[in-house]
Amino acid sequence: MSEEDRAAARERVIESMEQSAEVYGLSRSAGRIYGVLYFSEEPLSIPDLVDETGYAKSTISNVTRTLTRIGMVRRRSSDGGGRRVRYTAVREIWFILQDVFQQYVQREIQTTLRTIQRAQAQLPDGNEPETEQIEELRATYEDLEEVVSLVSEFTAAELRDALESYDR
Amino acid sequence: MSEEDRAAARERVIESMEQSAEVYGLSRSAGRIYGVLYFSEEPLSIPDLVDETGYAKSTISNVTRTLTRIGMVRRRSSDGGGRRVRYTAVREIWFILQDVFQQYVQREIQTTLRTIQRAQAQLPDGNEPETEQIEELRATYEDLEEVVSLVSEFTAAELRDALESYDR
DNA sequence: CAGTTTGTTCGGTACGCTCCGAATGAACGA
DNA sequence: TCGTTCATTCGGAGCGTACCGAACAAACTG
Repeated sequence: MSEEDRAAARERVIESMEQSAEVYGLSRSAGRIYGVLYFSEEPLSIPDLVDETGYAKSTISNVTRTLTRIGMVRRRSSDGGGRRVRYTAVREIWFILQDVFQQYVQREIQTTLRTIQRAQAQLPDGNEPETEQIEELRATYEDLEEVVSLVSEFTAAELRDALESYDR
Repeated sequence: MSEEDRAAARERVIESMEQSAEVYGLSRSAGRIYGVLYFSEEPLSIPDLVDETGYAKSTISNVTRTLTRIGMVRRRSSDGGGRRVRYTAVREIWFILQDVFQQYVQREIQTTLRTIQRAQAQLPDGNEPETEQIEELRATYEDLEEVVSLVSEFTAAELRDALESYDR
């Protein structure tokens, strides 16, 4: 009975992770696999994950690779010298979000900013409308670049504190 | 010659907006349409946008609707009482990002947090592993919720200042 | 050395999304 | 009233992605 409750609670949270995964540009399977690993105390092998999730072996193989690449999961390779690969979830959600932030948002902002700067350098600085608009864009993106680069140095609690205690 | 340069600069930035649109879950057409509107001084009608972008009328119609819905574009309906709808870009990128943040990230975090809280309430607070893991999840998501809700009250420059001046 | 288990890769299918063109529906001007 | 110009909607083509099953490669087990 208690075990059933725990399983139900796990399942709810895992379903929520499936949804979150979609929001962050991952597949539902990635969300579920991460969720199962999140609640598992021991590392799980690919066959284990096949049993737990019902996905095909190939799907597990592919998804675990991308999860490993983006740092949501760790390969605990060859525990006792065995060939069996085993995975654990990285449970620090904040670190994961920071990584996603760096790899997607920060990168995107940097390339955009560079494009804007190049376009601006090429423009004669007369007072055509473009000049002013691009200048405004550049200013915003410079603030943004600084903000996202700073965010990646904070913990969630620090960030919260910094914003709460800031007095305008 | 100067006009060509300006056109080239515009085109570069617009291409960059196409890419950014994809990163933020929009279509390339949405990025281009927004970009054309961004650099246009007068509001543009759908036929105007067809000419400027080369997209089909139906595409423009659909995309402008979603851009309007998420607040990147404004419908300046019926200027002289005419039936012609005209669009302008909302140029304050920071406001747009805040809206996206609110509509996607904040909403996602809130529903996740609520799921976690419900799962936690249902669990007997023994010391099973699930209890602790869900508790940790909840703490992180509560910080996150507070952070994103605060972010939507700051300007980009304020945010930058708050993070730069925070002393740990 | 077979036979088994494990992990990756490859081709294929199903589904959703983007965009187009055509049809439909309104409003305007003669 | 009729033709024209706009805007929306609908069906469909093209394309990328998620996932599956099968084939394959590599390592352990007897």
